[in-house]
Amino acid sequence: MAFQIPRGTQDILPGEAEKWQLIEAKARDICRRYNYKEIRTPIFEQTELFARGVGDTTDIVQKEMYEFKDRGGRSLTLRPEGTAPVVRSYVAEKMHGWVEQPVKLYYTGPMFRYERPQSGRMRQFVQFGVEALGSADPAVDAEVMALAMDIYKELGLKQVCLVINSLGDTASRNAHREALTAHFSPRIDEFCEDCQTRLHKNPLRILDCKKDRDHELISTAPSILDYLNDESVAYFDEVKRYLDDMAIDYTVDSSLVRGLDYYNNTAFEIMLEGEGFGAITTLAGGGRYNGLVEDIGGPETPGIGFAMSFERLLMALDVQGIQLSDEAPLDAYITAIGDEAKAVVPKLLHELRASGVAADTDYTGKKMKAQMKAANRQGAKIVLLIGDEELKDNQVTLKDMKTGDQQLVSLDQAPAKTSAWLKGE
RNA sequence: GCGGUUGUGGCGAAGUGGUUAACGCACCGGAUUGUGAUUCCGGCAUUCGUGGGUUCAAUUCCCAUCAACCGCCCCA
Repeated sequence: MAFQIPRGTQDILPGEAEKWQLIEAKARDICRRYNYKEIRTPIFEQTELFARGVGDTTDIVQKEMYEFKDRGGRSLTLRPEGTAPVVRSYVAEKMHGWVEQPVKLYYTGPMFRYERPQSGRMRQFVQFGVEALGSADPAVDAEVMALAMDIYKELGLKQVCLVINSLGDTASRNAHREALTAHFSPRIDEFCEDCQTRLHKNPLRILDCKKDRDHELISTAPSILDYLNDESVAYFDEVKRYLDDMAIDYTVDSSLVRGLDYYNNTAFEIMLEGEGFGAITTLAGGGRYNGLVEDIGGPETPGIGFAMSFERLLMALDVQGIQLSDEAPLDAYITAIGDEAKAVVPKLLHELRASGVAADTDYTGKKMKAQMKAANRQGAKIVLLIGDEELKDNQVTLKDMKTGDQQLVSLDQAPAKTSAWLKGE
């Protein structure tokens, strides 16, 4: 029996891989314009980094970690997200000492979470994300959101919606948390089991519960926005003002809660409006994490970032009928009949390729007719035909597949002639 | 971790408790010797996800297992 691909993973085959190249290129180009530089961190890290950085109470750490022991007995984990590793690197490489702050970074690569695969959710999936470390300027929050939105916009995606919220600073959050606990405690038995646990662990999450979403206490729950202190309010206002200035539409949703523990102040999500791809509507998520660098052992450093899923981006483009196909058809195809003709093919091919022509030939012993079909199938614009006739005079027949025009040229001149034809004579 | 649906050749898709498992697409070969369309002819699953059981007999019945898809939880 053949080997099966591991659950929740996928092969990205030719035809599909080109789309990935395109969206990656788009993301990189936008990062270049925003002056974010690429960082590449390892695929796995010490388990403790994620436990500490992502948060012990999160689902990611509690049940989704791809954790393993290496031969030295160390506990390692395949990265479930990109922020903690980047922050680890920021601290370890002492980027806080760099002249230019904030340090503006982007990354892309596979992330791993052990969960049941379904639409828009894989065990290995690719995220693209940016992190700006070392500035608490609300303009950076707005910049990061603008960058994310630009990627969707420039790819032509419609109905993309930016949802923002402020979770407040630590003081605001604590005050809100107490209010929530007081609000739900008297009637918590009316809620689902998960919510009863959430009440003590993280009452904020109750607001996000799908089962109890219609409960009256959800709609009457105290809003974080009412508990923001003056500083947090002013910060949030500035972020919104910058978004307004840039004419970036957004909606404020006070129930927006990000799943990771490290967020404070700004939180945002980018959603796709309208149905079409199952239960998943979140394309990207991010926020500010001013305490994270310290938690991971670095100096007090503010930071903000987001991550988006390329799988979901591709799905969204697909449901909206946006074609990214970047098929690269063949320029030239050599058909050769007979052993002697075949013997001159490698050299000719090599010369064609060296001159920039995408060229191929048949390696399966097909007959003339079948070789022509193959050339046609692969979109070859020119066929170079070599048989006994041509060979005895050291010639090759060039055929323009579109017009059907043919011409005999010498073997030596074939590459130059092919290039010329491809350029339109 | 839980629930639903599904699993037949490269792809799509019929089918039955019992001699050679439809069909379509794709692919390969041929229709006089070296040329891409169309047409015509021919070829293409000792096998029905895997393992076990029931049976004289299973791809069709039962059990288990694996996987896929969708949903819940949660998220990107």
